Amino acid sequence: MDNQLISFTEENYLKIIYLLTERHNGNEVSTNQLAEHTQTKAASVSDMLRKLAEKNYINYRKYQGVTLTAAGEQIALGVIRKHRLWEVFLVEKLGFGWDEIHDIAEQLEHIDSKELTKRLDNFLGNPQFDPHGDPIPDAKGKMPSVSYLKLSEIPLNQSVVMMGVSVHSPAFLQHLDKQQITLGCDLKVLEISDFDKSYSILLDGKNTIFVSNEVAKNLLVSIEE
Amino acid sequence: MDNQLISFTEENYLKIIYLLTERHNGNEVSTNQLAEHTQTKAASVSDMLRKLAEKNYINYRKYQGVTLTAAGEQIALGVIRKHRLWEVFLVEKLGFGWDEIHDIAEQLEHIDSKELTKRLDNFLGNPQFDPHGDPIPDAKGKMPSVSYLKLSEIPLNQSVVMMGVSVHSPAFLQHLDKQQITLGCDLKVLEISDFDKSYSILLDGKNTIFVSNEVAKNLLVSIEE
DNA sequence: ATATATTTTTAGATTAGTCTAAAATTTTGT
DNA sequence: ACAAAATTTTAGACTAATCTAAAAATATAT
Ligand SMILES: [Mn+2]
Ligand SMILES: [Mn+2]
Ligand SMILES: [Mn+2]
Ligand SMILES: [Mn+2]
Repeated sequence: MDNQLISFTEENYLKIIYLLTERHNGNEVSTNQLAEHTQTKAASVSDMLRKLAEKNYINYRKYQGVTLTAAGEQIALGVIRKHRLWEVFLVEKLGFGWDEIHDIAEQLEHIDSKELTKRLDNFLGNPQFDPHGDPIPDAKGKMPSVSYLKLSEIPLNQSVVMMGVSVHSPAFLQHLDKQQITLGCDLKVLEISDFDKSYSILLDGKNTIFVSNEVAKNLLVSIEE
Repeated sequence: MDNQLISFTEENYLKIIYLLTERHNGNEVSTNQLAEHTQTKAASVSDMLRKLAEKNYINYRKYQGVTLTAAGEQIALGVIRKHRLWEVFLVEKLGFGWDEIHDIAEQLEHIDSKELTKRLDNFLGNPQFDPHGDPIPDAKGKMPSVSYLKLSEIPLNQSVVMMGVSVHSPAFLQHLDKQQITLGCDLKVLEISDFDKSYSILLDGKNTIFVSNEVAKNLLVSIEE
C-alpha cells in the first residue's frame, strides 16, 4: 500500500537481523544464525544477503556477517513496531493470552498501511510496551529506552518488578502463567539452592514460589523506584 | 497457521470467482473476466485455473468458464468473511471512512487464524453486514439472506431505506458522502428527469437532493417494514 | 604452523506465479 | 454456413525464493 519495493521475505530478514544484532550488542550476525531463525538453509541466506546488500539495506562483507544500514534499520523498526502493536491489540482488545499471539503477529506485522498503524496505535492508547514487556518503537523508529536486568543478576532480598521475558516460547510463558508470574508483579529472591541453583522467590510480598535457574535467567526485572 | 495448503494467490482467485459468479447469478465466470479482476493476463489465469481444478476447488471445462466446487466455495466464503469483518473493525473501531478500507481489508483477509477470526467477530458484536451493506458469512459459511433492490427499480414516492452499494470505488463512496447519503438513511424518489434520467430524492424526509441515473442504479435499498 | 573442522559462498535445479507470442477454440455477423 | 473476430489455451521464458552438493574461506586445535 505504501511501499511496493520490499517483499514480505525481505522484511522478515531485516527484522531478524535487527533482533539478533540487538541480542549480540551490535555485533555482526552470521549466515548460520540467520538460517536458523529464518528456517532456511545457509545457501538461501547467502543469496538473500547479496540481494539486501545490493539494495543497501545491510552492510555485508563476504564471510564477515552483516549489520543493518540506516535504511535497513528503519524498515526493521517499522515491522517490529507493527508486530508489537498488534500483539497489544490481540491481548488487550481480543483477550488472547501472551502465549498465543506471536504467530498471529508474525502475519499482521506485514500489513502495509501507514494510516492503519497510526490509527491502531491511537486506538490502543499509544502503548510503549508489548505484552511481553518489549519496547514499541514510535512512528519515527525511536525505541523507548529500557534497562532491564535478569532476575539471576539481582542480589538476595532486593525487591524488583517483573518487566519482561527474554524467551517468548509458549511453553515458557504458560509456565509463568501457572506460577502466577505476570508483568508488573513484585519479586524478591529469598534464597538460591546450593543443590540446583533454583530460586525461592517471594511473589507480591505474599506467596513463596520456586523456579528453576533457567526461569530466573529469562525473567527481566527492574529495581523499584 | 490453520492451513498450509492454500496460497494467498489461490485465495484471491477463489474469492473473485465467488463474487463474479454471484454477480452473474450463478453463471460461469470467464477467463478474461478473471484476468481483469486479478490484474493479470488471460494466459496466467488459464494456468491458475488448471491448478485450482486439479485441487478440486473449481469446476473447469476448457473454454467453458468456471464455477466453484463446494470446497472452493468454503474457502472463498472464509476469505470474504474475514474481509468484511476487518472492514467493520476499520470503520467501527478505528474510525476509517468506508471509502478508505477496501485495500487494507484486501491484505487482512489473508491472515490465517481461526481463533483470531472468532475473537474479532465477537469483539465487533457479531455483525451481519459490513460498512458497505454487504452480508458477512458466519463461521460455517452461511450468508445472511438479503433482498436489496436498486433505487432505480423503485416506484416514485415509495419510501425506502438505503442498505448498500453495488459499486465500492472510493470516488463513488465519497460522492455519496458529499450528498450525505449513508447506510440506513431514508430515500423517496420524487421525480425522474425526462432530460437526463437524473433523480430528485427526498432524503430522510427533509432535504431534496439530486443524483445522476448512474448513482441511482448503484444504490441498494429495501422497502420499509 | 599446519592439518582438520566449521562456516560460508557458489553452481545448478526447482517451484509458484507471472509474462508474450502463437495456436486452438468458440462466437459473431452476414 | 462460413469467414472473421474474439476468447482461451499452450509453449516457452522470466523472477523470487528456495534447495542440494561442491568449492572456497575462516576458525580451531594440537
Ligand atoms: Mn512476538
Ligand atoms: Mn512480543
Ligand atoms: Mn472491500
Ligand atoms: Mn465491503
